[in-house]
Amino acid sequence: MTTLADKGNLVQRPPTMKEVAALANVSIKTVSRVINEEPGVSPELSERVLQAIRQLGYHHNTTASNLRRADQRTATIGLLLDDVANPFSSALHRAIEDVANQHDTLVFTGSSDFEADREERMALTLMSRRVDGLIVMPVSQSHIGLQQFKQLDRPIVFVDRPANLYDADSVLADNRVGASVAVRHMAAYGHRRIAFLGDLHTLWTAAERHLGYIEGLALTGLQLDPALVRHDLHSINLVEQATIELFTAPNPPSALFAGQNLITIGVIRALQRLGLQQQVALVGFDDFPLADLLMPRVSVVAQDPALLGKTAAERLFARLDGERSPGERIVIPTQLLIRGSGEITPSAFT
Amino acid sequence: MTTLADKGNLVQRPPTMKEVAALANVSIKTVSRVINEEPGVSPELSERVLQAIRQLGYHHNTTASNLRRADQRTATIGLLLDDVANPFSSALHRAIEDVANQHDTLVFTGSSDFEADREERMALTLMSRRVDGLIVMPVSQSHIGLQQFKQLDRPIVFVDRPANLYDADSVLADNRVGASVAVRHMAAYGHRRIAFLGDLHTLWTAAERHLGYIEGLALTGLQLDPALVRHDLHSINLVEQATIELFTAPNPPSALFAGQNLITIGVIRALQRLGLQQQVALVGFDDFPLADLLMPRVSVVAQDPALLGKTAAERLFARLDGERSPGERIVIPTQLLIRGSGEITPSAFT
DNA sequence: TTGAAAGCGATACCAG
DNA sequence: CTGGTATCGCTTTCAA
Repeated sequence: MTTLADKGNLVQRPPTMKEVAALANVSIKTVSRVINEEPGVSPELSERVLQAIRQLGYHHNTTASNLRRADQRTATIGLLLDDVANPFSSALHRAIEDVANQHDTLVFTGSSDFEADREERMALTLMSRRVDGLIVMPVSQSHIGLQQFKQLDRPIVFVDRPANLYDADSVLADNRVGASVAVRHMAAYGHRRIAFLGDLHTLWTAAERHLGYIEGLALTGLQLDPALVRHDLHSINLVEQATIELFTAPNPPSALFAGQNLITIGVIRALQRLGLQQQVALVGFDDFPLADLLMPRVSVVAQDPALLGKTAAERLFARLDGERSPGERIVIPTQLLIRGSGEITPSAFT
Repeated sequence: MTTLADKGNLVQRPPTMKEVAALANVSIKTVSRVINEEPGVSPELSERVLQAIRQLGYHHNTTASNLRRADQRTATIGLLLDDVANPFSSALHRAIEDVANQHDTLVFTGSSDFEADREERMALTLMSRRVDGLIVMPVSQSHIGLQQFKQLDRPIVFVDRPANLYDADSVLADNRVGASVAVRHMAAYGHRRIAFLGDLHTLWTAAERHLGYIEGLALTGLQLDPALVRHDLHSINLVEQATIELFTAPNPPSALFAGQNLITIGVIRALQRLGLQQQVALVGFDDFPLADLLMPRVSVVAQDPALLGKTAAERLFARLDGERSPGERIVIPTQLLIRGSGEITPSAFT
């Protein structure tokens, strides 16, 4: 192993195939055959090579190997999430990691923080790394970075939100139906004034859930009151403020539909502050840990992030295996989990 | 762009420097100079090259570039976590991602699931990718894979748990003091029978917190009762069962110290089942979302995962920048958050 | 200021 | 079965 001196450089240069070949007294090509388990190497040579590999502590250089390989693959994929620390994103991440593992593929993950230019920067970086494909929770409307990636004919699968640009697969939760079910559920308990609290209206999921809310009201013959609809609640403070405003205004709602899990939590915080948590019905979209330990236990429309992630990853690897059908939308159903908060009746509210 | 036909291969071959050079009618070295912003290229040539790059949609191949570069760096690091979907791990992850970004470095992340052979397999895979360094929540005692990595003289930083093998940096929370503080806090409220519920005793953090528990008892003059100490509660079921056993046995505790956040949650679930949540004092180690929304609100010893991650990443990059001092343990303090559950007095318990 | 040639660590192709 | 040589896409070295 050669030693470099420069500060900032890695000091040791790992052993190479050439060195293994020299030690085993065979050609480098034979070493390559042994390592790649290609047939047709005599047992004695093979053993000599393996011996040399152990002796030198040789480890195959996947990077160099991939450079020369004919299939042009790097056995890496990129994953662009809202934020790796967000529970929904990280559940997706884990499911994708597991599928990637089965395909001997490594995952580069990045957080977009809902910023289009972060998304673009990450996409370009991943393109420079020549990742084989991308799984993305898309942010931007223009998808500049993603477009360039797609031009290389590498597959992209969108997850949680669809892309609005080109033909690609999207794996989505059934936002609209889920929201509609939530609203109808509370209506069935006698609520006539059901408020909507939603995330940034520019987010596709927020918009869909809002449509589901409207649909749910329509299906139960309830009238939409614009005063009960609040959008763009992208921070906990905005949520709390909006909730409090709803209950200090005249003619308050008796039930709430919270369009996202952080919103649900903000709503609960506000209701606790107002002392109304046992009197106002609440169904949240997206489950969250401990929802069943709060009092009242929180009814939610649960998504299945692990299944979303698994499905997206499997779709991506299918594409990488040559699947050429047109891009499609795969919709994963949601499930209403009845726990208590959504079953509070209007009579509790005076 | 050449087109390959094979199923399973990526179809398009991205444009190369050579093609850019041909189009711009310059040497490939000149293209390289432009891309790497090396000085000494005439403005006209430079412009011609940039023009060709745009025209072809060229993107630099970082992988090939790194292969030839003298510093032997790949601008990637590996991150081995318990589970990317676990909130503590994912908070670490996010902090590390941010530091890596500042160093134009990409992160390969993997989940060990507390399994030594997964850890080893991941370490070897990452070695094959020639990552520049590793940040690891260590699992195994032998660290076979990590040892081999370290033999290449690439830095490893341990986070949350130290390594027991060789000289390397570790970034740790102050588990012992945190646990001791928790016990003394409840003792100060008059508790004399404080139980310990801990994770796998083979985990360093669990052992440290247990030591802190013992220390806390000793400092307050309380006697250690082995019947109140439960180890290896690595699943929610085990936690609930252990909790219930504690309260069905004669002479139950009036206060509980839960040694990990999933344990805390299991304990709460069990206490709710027993109807004891308002009567038994509880302090958990490690904060969790919604701890302040439960009733009673849950007092915890909070770690600072973001700071742990940031510190670990900065340490790793310092090593990569040539820092050669001996490996050290960096300890991040914990903080007792008083919210209610830890301040229940023994008189509540009859 | 520019470019030709060698080489990074491996695989592909074709002889023997 | 085994090995030589060209090549992957880029940087390095050195000469023009």
